[in-house]
Amino acid sequence: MATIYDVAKAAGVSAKTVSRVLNSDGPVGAATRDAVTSAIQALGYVPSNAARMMRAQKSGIIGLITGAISTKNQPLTQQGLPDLYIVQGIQRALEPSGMTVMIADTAGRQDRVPHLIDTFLSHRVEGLIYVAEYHQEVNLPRVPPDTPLVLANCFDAHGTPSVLPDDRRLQGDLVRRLIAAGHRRIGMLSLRANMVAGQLRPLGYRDAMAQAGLTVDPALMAHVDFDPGDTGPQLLWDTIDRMLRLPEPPTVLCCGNDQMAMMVYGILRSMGRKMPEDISVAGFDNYRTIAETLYPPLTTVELPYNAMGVRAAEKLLDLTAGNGRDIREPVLVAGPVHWRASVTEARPHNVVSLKTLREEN
Amino acid sequence: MATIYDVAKAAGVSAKTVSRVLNSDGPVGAATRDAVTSAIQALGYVPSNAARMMRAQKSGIIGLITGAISTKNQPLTQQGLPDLYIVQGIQRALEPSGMTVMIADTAGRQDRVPHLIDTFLSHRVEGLIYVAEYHQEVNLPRVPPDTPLVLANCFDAHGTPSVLPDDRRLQGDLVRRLIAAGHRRIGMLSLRANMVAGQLRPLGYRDAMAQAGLTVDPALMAHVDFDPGDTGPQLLWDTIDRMLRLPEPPTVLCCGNDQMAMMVYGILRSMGRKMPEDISVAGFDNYRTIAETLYPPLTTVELPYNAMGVRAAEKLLDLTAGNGRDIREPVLVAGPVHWRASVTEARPHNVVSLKTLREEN
DNA sequence: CGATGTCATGACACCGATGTCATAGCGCGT
DNA sequence: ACGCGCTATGACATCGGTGTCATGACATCG
Repeated sequence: MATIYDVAKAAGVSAKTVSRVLNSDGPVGAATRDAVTSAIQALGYVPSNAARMMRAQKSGIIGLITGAISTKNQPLTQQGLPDLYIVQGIQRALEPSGMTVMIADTAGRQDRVPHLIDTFLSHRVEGLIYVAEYHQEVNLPRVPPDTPLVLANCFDAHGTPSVLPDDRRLQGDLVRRLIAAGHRRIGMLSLRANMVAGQLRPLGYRDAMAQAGLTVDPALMAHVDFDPGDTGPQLLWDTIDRMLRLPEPPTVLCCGNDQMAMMVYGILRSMGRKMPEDISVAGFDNYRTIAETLYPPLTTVELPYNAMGVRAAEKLLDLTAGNGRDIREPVLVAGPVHWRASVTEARPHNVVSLKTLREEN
Repeated sequence: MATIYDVAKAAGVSAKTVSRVLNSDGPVGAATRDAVTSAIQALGYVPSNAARMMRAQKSGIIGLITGAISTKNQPLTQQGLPDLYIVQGIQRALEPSGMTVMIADTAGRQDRVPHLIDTFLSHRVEGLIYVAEYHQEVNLPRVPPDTPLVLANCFDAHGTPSVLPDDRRLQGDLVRRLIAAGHRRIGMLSLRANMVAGQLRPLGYRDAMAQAGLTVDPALMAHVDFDPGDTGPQLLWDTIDRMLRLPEPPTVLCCGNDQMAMMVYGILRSMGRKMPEDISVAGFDNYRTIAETLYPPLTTVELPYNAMGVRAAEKLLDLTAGNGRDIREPVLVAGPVHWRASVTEARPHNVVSLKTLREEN
């Protein structure tokens, strides 16, 4: 690879002059500039980041630690691949700043994190972002105080700046919308209780019910430790069966995520129930590959992973600029409810829908 | 961040001695070594990669260009997220070599690729891998000849080393297995004909039929330009409807990928057909989130994206080591058929299945 | 006892870019 | 004609490691 000295020699100038052309630094004569630029072209010269960084003491690199890439062939757990969308959001938000993102993968092994951090430090990253696969508490090794760290989709006990999904509000929004659609008996198939989301979302459900003046029937709430291919489907089947045999069965089932909703589709159909005529289903995540492709398309709430990434990156840029170092409150992000055909909607009486017209013919 | 000189001063030795301790280079006295290591600990010193690289003229960085991260919120196309598994395989194969992977994302815009390559060159990457989202031909800007480049899931006209899925063989394997299970009328819902996979897989289908001495009925073969949320579902519905009305309808439908299969499930059910009793369905990709979660679980063939990544990384390491520079043949990779409940299997007559026993009670 | 070899360590140059400072040429006002 | 300011350019040091070579202290051997 050509160096700045090669270019200088080819253009018949000093290295410093080439540097000036590259960085639009001091004044350079027009003829000289042309000679330099054409020499750069001819040699295919690209300045060495390492050398620049030696002088500038700035790497222009942000380190990203995640399990997003490597863990996806593990036996499936409750989550889809949300963390990937977070990474995507981070990339997008970091792009205008000119930072290069270096991604390291835990490969599912938490014990590799210290090593990954050291690798990043050896590259003198200007900041670190740790992305968790699902909303959880983590405990990372200490990083030097002059290297800012932001947690995305997770938090720790030390008050490290973090960006989190507002599970409670999101579930509340969804249930409020269901209530507005006329549903009163709303089943809640939550994620495992030892997951943060499994704790927060039922709270949002209760919020919405309370606001509407409805009482919460414990028989309609369950935590399901589902896992495709394992005993998960059986547990799910049993839980649904129990709810449907209630004197007042639910008219809609809220699922812990869209993947669970996909399984619920299959289970309900194997029970001979039609959706949404017999029973409605709602998901969580707006995992579009599932939500849009399922038949009927799935009503779900968008957990804005992308936005979380953006917010995390913005927070990190703030920190690297020396701002907002004192703000300890986690950033909470929420997203819209996506209303699709899997949930029935009570028709307002004064509106005649197309479907009604068709039925009347 | 502390430098090697800080450590040297703290330990009361020269910088070179610290370097010797770090790299187990020349001989160092035991007492000196201890002093140095504890100074390193105390200062939290991590050697600067940039400085190392200046001398060594080696970056230890592999550049990875992909759309895997950023394109996944685009309107869904035919593919799931295979490229991500490729990235995963690359990471895994590169890890033992001690290389750091730098990932750059096209964000879906092909015109950014030259810029990304320049960024990588400025980091003096020792090799480049370009990962495509689906099997296709690409045309990348030239890279300097001393920086090896490997294409994964794609190929170009210049004979750049590439790793490709063996679509033809994979589809052949699946159809051979279907034939072995007793199926004779096999519907083939291919991907669009302008996709490489849409071309190669029907060839594999024909291979298998020919080997079994079966004739190919053109009425059972179709290319479907499906796209969830668009007119795709209608086209798919129409194509399936047409096939099922044939005098001899298919007993199984092969889908272009698992996502199409998921839509086919919904369509068949809306037609009142039960799976697999009335009709069997097979997918392509073994996209586990779908294949294992669908009800019934989906028979599909594993397109080994992970292995493709591994092979691509290995090939790149070969090239950086100066080996195999002359091999122009693309590497073809294949994977196993995953047999699940979505396809009926003709029972051998001498075996009584559990289901039969239950039915007899 | 002196020559030779090995161990332990340090001085110094170098990698490639860039900040600092110096310098040369030129036009212009007085 | 002289000094001033401005433009255009180059020499040199510097960033943090590491390769090369040198040096001093011992041990070993003839």
